Order: sequence, then C-alpha cells, then structure tokens
Amino acid sequence: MKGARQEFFTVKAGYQIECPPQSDQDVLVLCSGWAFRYLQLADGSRQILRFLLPGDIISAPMIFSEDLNFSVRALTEVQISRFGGDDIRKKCLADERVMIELLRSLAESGRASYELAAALGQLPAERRIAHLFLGLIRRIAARSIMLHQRYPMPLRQRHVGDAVGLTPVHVSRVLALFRDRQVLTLVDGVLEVTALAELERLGSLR
Amino acid sequence: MKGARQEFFTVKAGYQIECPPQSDQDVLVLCSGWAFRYLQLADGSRQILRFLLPGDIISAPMIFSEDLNFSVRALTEVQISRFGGDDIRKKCLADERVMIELLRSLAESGRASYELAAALGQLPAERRIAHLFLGLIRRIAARSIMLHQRYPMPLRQRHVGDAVGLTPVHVSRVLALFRDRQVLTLVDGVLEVTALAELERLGSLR
DNA sequence: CGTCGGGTTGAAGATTGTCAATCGTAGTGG
DNA sequence: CCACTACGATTGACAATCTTCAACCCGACG
Repeated sequence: MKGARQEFFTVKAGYQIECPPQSDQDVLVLCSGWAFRYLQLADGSRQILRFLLPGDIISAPMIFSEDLNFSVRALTEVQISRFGGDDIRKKCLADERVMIELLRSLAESGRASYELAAALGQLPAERRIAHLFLGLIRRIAARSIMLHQRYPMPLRQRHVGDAVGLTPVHVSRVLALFRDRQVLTLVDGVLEVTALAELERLGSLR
Repeated sequence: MKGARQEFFTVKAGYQIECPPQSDQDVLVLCSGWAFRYLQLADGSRQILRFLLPGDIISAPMIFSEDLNFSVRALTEVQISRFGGDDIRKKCLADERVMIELLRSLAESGRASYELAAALGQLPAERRIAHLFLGLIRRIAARSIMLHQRYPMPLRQRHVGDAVGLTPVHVSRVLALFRDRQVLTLVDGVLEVTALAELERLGSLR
C-alpha cells in the first residue's frame, strides 16, 4: 500500500466510529481492538450484524456504493487506519490482486450475512449462540495461534444478545447451561471451549 | 449486451435451478417468473434469503467469487438467460457502467440481507411478515405500474414462513389477523393492501 | 460507604411451535 | 361422472421457548 494517502486514529470503547462527511468514500481498516457493525431500530433495539476483528475492513460492503446503511461502534478501544477512497479505487483498477482481495472480502461478508439470517430465522437460542461463538473462534484462530481453546472475547452478554436476537437474561441462562454441560465458559472477556465437538454440532448449519 | 454469448432455458415451478459444473462462473438472469435463494439446513428446515423477480441476477453476490453458498429454486415456472462468465468479466473491465451496475446490484443485495437479519432478530412475527411484504411490493412497484394496491404474489404460506422464520400455522394466524384488521389479504397468489400506512408502520425498521 | 453496571435467578406472562382435526379445491384414475 | 388422493389453509388445545419484571449479588470506582 506504499504511496497511498493514509492516516491513523483511535476510538474509545463504546463509542461510535463515524464516517465523517467528506470521507464517506474512504476505506477504514481495523488495526487493533474489536468493533461491530449494527442496525439501529426505531424501537430502540439493535441488531449486531458482524463483529469486526483486527484486519477487517470496517465498511467492507460499501467500498463502491455511496450510502452507508449501517453503523459501526467500537467494542474495545480500537485503532483504525484510513485510506483515501480514490487511492483504493485507483489501485483496484491498476492491480488485479487488490481488486481480487477486496472482492473476496466482500463475498465473505455476504456469505456471513446469509448465515446470520439462517441462524436467526431457523435456530433456537442455544444453537444461535453456539453459531455465533463458532464463527468467532474460527476467525480468531485464523489470525493467531491459540492455546488450550482459550479465545479473547471482549463481549458483554448484551452484545451476545443483540447479535443473536435474545434478551441478556436469556443469554445468561443459556451460558449457564453451557457451563453446566461443560461445553464452554465465557468469563471476563475470555471464551474457553471445553467441548468443541459439541459446540460444532450445535452451531453448524449444515 | 450484444455480442456476448447467451442462451435461454426454462425451469418448472418448484424445481431447483442448478448451476451446472462447468458454468459456475456464468451469470444467470431471471427473465420471467419468481424464484428464491435459500439455505438448506441439516435439520430439514430452510431459510429463504431473497425472492427473485424478473430482471434480478440469480447469483448476484457470487459473480466474482467461485463457490456458491446458497441454492436457488423456482417458485413459479421461470425463464432464465445465461451469460458467459468470462464475457461479463471482460465487459466489466471494458465498460465502467457495466461494473457500476453490477456493484450497485451487489450493494443492494447486501443491504437487503442486513435488513433481513435485523427483521429476523428483532421483530415479532407480525412485523416480520409486514417487513417481507413491504420489501416485495416496493420491488414489484418499481418494475410495473400497479392498480388498486394489488400485487402478484405467488407465495404459499410455507414460503412466507421459510422467509421470516415462522411455521406455516403461525403465518396463517397472522394473515388472519391482518385480514380482520383490514390491513391486507393474500389470496390465490394476489396480495391486496388495504392499509398501506399501517403496513409501513409495522414493517419499517427505522 | 454509596452507587452503578453486569451477571444471576425466580416467577409469571407473552409469543410461537406442535399436534391433530377439518375443510375446500384440484388433480387422477377408475 | 365419481371416488380417491394430495395439498394448502384454517382452527383449537396444549406445550415449549423466550421475555418481562423484579430481586439480589458482586466487584469497580467514586
């Protein structure tokens, strides 16, 4: 990416990641920390659409289209790198591989949102939560070598609930079940998986 | 599109629309009839991801990516036009506008799947069904002039259920409610909207 | 020491699913 | 023309799932 205009900035945990007026077309990449895309509904509830991990493009589905139809919020403190939208678009046309990589990311994002819809529509609470964790630990494992099935997971139960369409109290009950059955524990920002096979059985769609 | 390799074929109502071996990269466009994209789950249930109307690209999210992660099935008898994948890709690079149009379609598809996730995760049955119909009548109205708020809607209640994550029985109850409250009726493949304002109030996310 | 956010738990209620019976309509074969 | 069947829609009774409301605990932090 050398030669491209690029800057960094930081957003504190819990704050929205704005896409300021003139820079709608810019591309933001998450460098450290966690964030999430979500849709805010009129009745006050929100649907978390995807958790963003370091390396993810924050507004992946919108690199070419103009209007952003979702919001993004920092889950932990995050560091973000901004690339000029025009630079990126020029690079795409110049370098085949940049374009391919962007499209791959776009396709992955599309697949994920379809899986999410299927999970929300068809699975009961337990399996929805298993599906969420399964997707997350796979993405985490793809980024760093894991030890003892312990994964960083800086989510409150409210975030889990907003992601799978359940109330925090019910999330608490399901997590208690998982604990009792020795499937996993989520404590203090760390997810420990004790029965991966069971988690996969619950969380897999096919 | 003149000069591109192109063929037509037909699929009967209820049959799957296959993407045969060698032509995974081809682009299929729906010319007449209705179809739907869906994900088949291991337990036998399925989530309908999007209904396809004439003019829609059948595998829109997958023009560039190789593996198709969803299935497509004909809802009515459909006519389909096939374009060679290589031809399309060449056109994209040659003609800026073709690329733009494809990306617009892709972005629209992404927005729709996010809205679907939000509806499935956050809305109760009544509002989920309202949301489905609202999205459909807007797309139908954009394609042809409508009279008296009557829209062709060749869905069985089972399709509605698979699209919004409810059992056909409960869909029947909700539709009965809508009938009683004079909001809409769905009879014999025709949706008649009698209280559009109410439908919008129920089915809008924001 | 008080407060506050997050998690846990119980009890009650709302929503949605399951099971089963019924009805109408269209098709099918005698 | 008449069973016979198959499918979709409807309805009732009941059960399972999930939400709501409330109380309580606990650690962090002023």
